[in-house]
Amino acid sequence: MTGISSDVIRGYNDTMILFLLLEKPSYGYEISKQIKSLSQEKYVIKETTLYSAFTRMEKNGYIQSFSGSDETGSKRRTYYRITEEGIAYYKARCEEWHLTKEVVEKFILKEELSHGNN
Amino acid sequence: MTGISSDVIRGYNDTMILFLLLEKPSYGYEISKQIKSLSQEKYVIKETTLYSAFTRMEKNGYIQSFSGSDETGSKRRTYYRITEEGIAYYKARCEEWHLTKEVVEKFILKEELSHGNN
DNA sequence: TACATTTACTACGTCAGGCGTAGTACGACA
DNA sequence: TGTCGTACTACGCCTGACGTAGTAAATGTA
Repeated sequence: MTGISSDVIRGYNDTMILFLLLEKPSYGYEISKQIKSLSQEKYVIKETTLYSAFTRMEKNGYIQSFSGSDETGSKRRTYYRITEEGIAYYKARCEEWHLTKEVVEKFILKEELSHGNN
Repeated sequence: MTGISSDVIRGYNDTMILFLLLEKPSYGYEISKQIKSLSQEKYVIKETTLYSAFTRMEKNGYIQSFSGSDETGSKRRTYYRITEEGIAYYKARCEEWHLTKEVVEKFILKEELSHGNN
């Protein structure tokens, strides 16, 4: 297995980003590190995917950007915070996830196909 | 909730179709009815999505088409059967699903956000 | 102090799957 | 006779993911 394909993860990137922004405002590089570690290295979001998600979600009003820097005052970066609309959107995505999971699982075999014990 | 978005279901349509073809060869209309009923009306595949999936999967060698008709001999239709490659592909998709589920769930809150009990 | 690496992005273009719209054709049913 | 259900095909658009490339400041390293 090579990992998670883009067709499968499509639609969940936004959810993952918003989940992390629920906790605190953050920025690209930090988010990408957190996705990697929280998924136990099982999923690494591509930079372009991440930044285009930021742009899209800001345009849709789910997040707001602001300029910030680290404690030392150096390293200017663009931070994002989640909005009320973003929270609502995140909740809708979670509900959709539960529904999707319920549906998809009906089409997934748990048994080993190769053993023919069915 | 409006249902399952195309971005979220993307990547699972093939899996659902192949699952049904594992049981027996079938054709477009029947598959679509089965997806609808098996998902308890929660997901209805679009015709164009279904038929383009057939074309794509046949090109990739996961399914094979053959001409058939119903018991009465009328109603000609194109049936599809799953190939060995299709079974392998289906199994890979199932494994990917388990992995995806594991990853996505880490980004889904079970608690109610609105009650702030966190 | 020179150079590589890490951090933190932006720009541009391509690709694939899903889907809207439309149309065809045949059989059943009323 | 006309509508509905069945069983597709054709065409083209849209969106999110992603490959490639480039920029630039900060940080680590020899």
